[in-house]
Amino acid sequence: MEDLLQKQGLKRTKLRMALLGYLFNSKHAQSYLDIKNALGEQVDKSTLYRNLGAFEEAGLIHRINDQSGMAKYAFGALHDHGNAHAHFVCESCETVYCIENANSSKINVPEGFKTKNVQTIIKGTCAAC
Amino acid sequence: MEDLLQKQGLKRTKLRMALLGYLFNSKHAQSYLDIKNALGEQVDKSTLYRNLGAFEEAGLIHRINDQSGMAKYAFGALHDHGNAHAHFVCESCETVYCIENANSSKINVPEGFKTKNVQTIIKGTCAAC
DNA sequence: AATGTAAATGCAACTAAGTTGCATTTACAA
DNA sequence: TTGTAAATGCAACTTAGTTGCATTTACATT
Repeated sequence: MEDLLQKQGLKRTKLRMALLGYLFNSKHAQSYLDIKNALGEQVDKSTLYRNLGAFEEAGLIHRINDQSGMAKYAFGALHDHGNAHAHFVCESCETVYCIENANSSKINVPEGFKTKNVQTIIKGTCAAC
Repeated sequence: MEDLLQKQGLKRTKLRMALLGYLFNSKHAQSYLDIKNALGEQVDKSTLYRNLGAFEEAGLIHRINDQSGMAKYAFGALHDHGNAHAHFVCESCETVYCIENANSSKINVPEGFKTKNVQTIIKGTCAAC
């Protein structure tokens, strides 16, 4: 687990271990505030944001922008790398679920357009609501 | 054209006519700044945002969140209402294109989940770049 | 184990998108 | 023409996220 950090050339600091572990164990995507509350009030804002950025760049996690104006983060080393990715946003409880096998394969882009990456946001109501 | 405003119970003010006309004539989605530059520096920030909100609520336009952290707006009375909608974001020129017929129909959500609305962001390179 | 150093942290100050409260003005119906 | 609810303009606010910089720490090298 923590080897992931070293493998990416990231030093294994206490915060990074806790952050990666927390996201790994989270069933859903977490916002900055969720994370801060989970890890303890004392964690520094910029350090946390910088680490989220570093993790994302390293491909350890991915960032989801569910139109709420607040990014959410999910562990993503195991997920598809850089290809199609779908997220379900519950309009009632605001939970963001990662949808694994959403065949959003057939997307027709106009002539001359090159698709690199597809992100789908599905809005609706989740099973819990 | 301006009848659209009346039809939605929105008063036909100068700014609203200009705003709706501008978005109608725009080939691509426009950010707040794009709009402000187009309509003139003197337009008021809150008035503009409030009108964008009102138009969106009335279904005249739709808002796109392309992960840039800055919403973009596109005329959308003619588009599909509330159903699947895809947008192509060019990573080079940042232009946001509305993709009309993207059959992202087959999306498998888990048991008990109810899909209401699907927004797809396709990232890549556009024909112009 | 001691040490050098690049990377990571903590803090405070900043940026910028978007919102809110309120007094004034305006579209439009009566 | 007039009454009024809606729209505007302004300033002040909120908040997610960033930046600059001095201090500290992980870890490789000797």
